[in-house]
Amino acid sequence: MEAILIAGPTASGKSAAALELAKRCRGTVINADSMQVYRELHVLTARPTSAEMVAVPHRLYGTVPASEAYSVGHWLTDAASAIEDAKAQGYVPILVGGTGLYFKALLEGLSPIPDIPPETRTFWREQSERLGTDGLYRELQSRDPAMAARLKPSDPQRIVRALEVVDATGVSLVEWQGTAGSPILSSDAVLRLVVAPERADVYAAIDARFDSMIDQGALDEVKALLSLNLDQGLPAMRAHGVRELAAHLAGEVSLDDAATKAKTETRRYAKRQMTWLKRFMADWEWLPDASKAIALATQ
RNA sequence: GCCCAGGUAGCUCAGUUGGUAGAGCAGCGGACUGAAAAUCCGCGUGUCGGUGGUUCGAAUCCGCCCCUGGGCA
Repeated sequence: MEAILIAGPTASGKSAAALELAKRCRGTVINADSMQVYRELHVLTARPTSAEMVAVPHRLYGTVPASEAYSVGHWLTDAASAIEDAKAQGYVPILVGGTGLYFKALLEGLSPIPDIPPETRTFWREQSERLGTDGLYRELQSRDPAMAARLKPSDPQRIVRALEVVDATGVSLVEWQGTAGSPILSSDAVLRLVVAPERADVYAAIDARFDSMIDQGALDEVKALLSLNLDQGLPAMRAHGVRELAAHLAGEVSLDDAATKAKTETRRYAKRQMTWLKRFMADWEWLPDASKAIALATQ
């Protein structure tokens, strides 16, 4: 087996399972979560502890500064080399995380779209502010009607992406996406596991985990992050709990209200993850809890 | 005990001059190719506190009762 992939909603216990597995079968745990890559976010993203990172080799955790906008593309490149390294050293790559898109890219590849110059990206993000979503969509309709037809006029994020791509490459995103990318791993060569407890259990785990994050210093973490004065639009600034705890630190809401809001946001996210799992990971091995993953992978 | 203000969807509340009720949030379902912990789409029957009455027709008007705030005693 070339690798083990473990997906699942947040707070399902998949990280612990990965750690345990890595111990038993000489594995390297490789992060497949879009937020755990950020250095400044440790507590809020439930990243493995330093003790855990020492006990077993871990890759791609806390390696990117919050000031940077990481992406699937970056991750795919980083993951590919982490997998190579692990194999070269005789370790089994164990990829764990909650970002479905990352797993999809890993197994199906990403269309080979050139990097878009930062100025172009910034320009269209500013245009988005200036023109509003409707205006932006009209812009896309005139520059790339084919792509516009595929998008909802109300989806600013994808419209911006479509615009920056035609603008920078002169070619429609429709065409780019029509070219398949090359997978990093083949589905037949890996063990694919989905840890999917009952929804009520996931929700309860999310609530309990957020409370313990507060005990572990989540507020200080947010304080430190805020002191960097980063752009609010940066991905790291959107990690669950950041906005809510920042509002509390600013004296706008009570800690209780902030916590309730953060928990709600996280539960909504878990729900979206479950939709993704059902849609794209239907043929993976579904397990009701993390301990089953260990049994299955070590047999 | 008296006076006032309220009791409408899980929560916060709208409901014009009486025509059997609707928003936001939550929740549920869905989409998903370089910001994906993102971004976006769809779904609203609930003894309108209870009960009697007026009316062709009551969340809406009247009586009584119950509950919750606030005030006066």
